[in-house]
Amino acid sequence: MVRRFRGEGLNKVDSKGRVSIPALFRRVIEVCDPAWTDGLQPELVIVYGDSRKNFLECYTIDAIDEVDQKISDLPRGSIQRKMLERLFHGQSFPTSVDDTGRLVIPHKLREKIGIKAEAYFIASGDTFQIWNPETFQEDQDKANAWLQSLPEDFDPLIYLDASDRQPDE
Amino acid sequence: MVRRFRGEGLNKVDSKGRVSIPALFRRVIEVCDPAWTDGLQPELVIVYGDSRKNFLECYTIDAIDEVDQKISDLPRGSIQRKMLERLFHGQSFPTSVDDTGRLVIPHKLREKIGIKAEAYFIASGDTFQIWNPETFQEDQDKANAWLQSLPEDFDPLIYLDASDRQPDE
DNA sequence: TTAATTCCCATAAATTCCCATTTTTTTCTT
DNA sequence: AAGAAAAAAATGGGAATTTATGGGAATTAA
Repeated sequence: MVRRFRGEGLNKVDSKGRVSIPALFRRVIEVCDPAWTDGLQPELVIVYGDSRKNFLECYTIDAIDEVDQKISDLPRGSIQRKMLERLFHGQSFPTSVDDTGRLVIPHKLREKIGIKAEAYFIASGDTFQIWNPETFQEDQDKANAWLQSLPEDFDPLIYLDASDRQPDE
Repeated sequence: MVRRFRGEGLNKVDSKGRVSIPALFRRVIEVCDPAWTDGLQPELVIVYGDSRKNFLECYTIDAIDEVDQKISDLPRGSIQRKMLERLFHGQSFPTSVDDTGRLVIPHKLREKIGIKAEAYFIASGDTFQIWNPETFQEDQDKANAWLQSLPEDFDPLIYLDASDRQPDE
């Protein structure tokens, strides 16, 4: 059974890089860490290497284990494997939620996505993302503009059914 | 259970060739050395013989044991075995992490990968690599350029799912 | 004995731990 | 349904610990 993240949140980042994780997210992080038990600090992995993405992507232990497994199934020496190893093993940061429900985002990572005093959290399936609030808003504005351009009666849910069909159908 | 390296780091190399190993890596090196116990200096092996690679590859004791086992399973006298023995037994350097968390990279090895004042560390599954920072950056720039050349919505993760399918599907 | 390597100690900066407040949300009571 | 009480979540600050790094003395190798 896969627990999924759901929801969003905006929290303060202090001078040490500490930021509270939305409480709802914490429950998922705990459940998806096989080693976690009450009282322990549940672990997670922040992936930050994709130069085209201006947010941090946070994986639960279960989610990252699944990725690791798939990587190890790729042929040794292949360019794809090398790239994914670099991204998920190299350009990632293993960390844990402390007993006050916070995470420390290292200076380098805050810098990468331009986080200053606040961080915006948003669920994305079995991962969640951390954004600079302004950057996220811009991205959201673009998404809204695109929606506006669609016919009045268009329903995005149509895409759900599309995934059942062949690409060229 | 296999502990994996994760993360990256840039540390100074002093005139004696000493360099701090990223703290997160040290935990893995310790756990993966069967002989290690608190207070001892955990061991590891640096493999440097592959002339096509311009970085040093560092193996934990567990990881190198696994390689040794596989080598000894190869037919005696085979060219493959001879080659791997030369690489992993001959062109490798067993060493340990000192009590301040540092490693000494011998002059010859620093020379090989062009390390001067700084060394760049990056995790790669059950090993980690040591690069000259500039060399790594060039390699990374190439990877990024390749990423940039891909369609806006391309996600490298697509490769992960590829492993579920038949090669020619 | 010269050079290189190892051991030992020292320190500044960064990170973690611990505890205290404030805010928000939920529950209880009337 | 309103207000009070309790619980949970978010936040702030200082102390203690860990990291990264530098330098010199002691030891070993050439």
